[in-house]
Amino acid sequence: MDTAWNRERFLKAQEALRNLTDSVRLGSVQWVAAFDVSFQGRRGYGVGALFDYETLAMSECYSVSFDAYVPYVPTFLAFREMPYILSIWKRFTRKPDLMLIDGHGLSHPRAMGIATQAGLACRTPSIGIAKKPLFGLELQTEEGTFLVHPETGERLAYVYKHKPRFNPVYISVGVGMDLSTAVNVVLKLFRGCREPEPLRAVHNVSLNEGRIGLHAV
DNA sequence: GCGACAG
DNA sequence: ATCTTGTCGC
Repeated sequence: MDTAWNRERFLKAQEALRNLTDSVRLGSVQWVAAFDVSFQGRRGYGVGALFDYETLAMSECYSVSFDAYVPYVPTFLAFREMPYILSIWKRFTRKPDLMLIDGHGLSHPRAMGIATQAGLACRTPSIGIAKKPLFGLELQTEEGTFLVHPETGERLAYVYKHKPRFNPVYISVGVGMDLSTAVNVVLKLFRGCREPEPLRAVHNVSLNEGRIGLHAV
């Protein structure tokens, strides 16, 4: 089975994808998709929704549920959660201009976090929003705090607190733009909470799907 | 060898 | 991510 866990194969897959990151470029943004997956044991509940970038009005929302094919292994999150995202992607009647993913993009040991892999798979610009660091050194500068590459010093993620008392989120490029663009785009999606509103919305739905068994239509 | 390690 | 009770604070 090609979905089975195999470290060597997954490593090679991630390395091969590095050659495709120029195939996607961000244009004007009207429709933003956000995705999240929650689990109860092996059972995964994936939710994805489409939002108007300016008003944040939700225009479509879908959920899927099936058993995960592989366990969670750090730096290989995409192989566990992407099947849910792709399954939802097919159901959108309009394709998003931008995808928001719960997790890292380029701030990953092989620059291939789930936001990057999902953006490439859907050939759509993407941004990763993570709640914990994964890779890189935290560095404070005049322009803010970043996760930087340990060897090259390249800025991999912006460490952002929407309010001073909040724990930060780590904003990284998935694919199709530079970091400053990703940050500018994402900062307009916050509405007073730790996370941007589209991700907060789908996260809440996926928790409900798993715990109460509601059904999105 | 040991610890760290998105969701 | 999920398991899991009470508890401190606005």
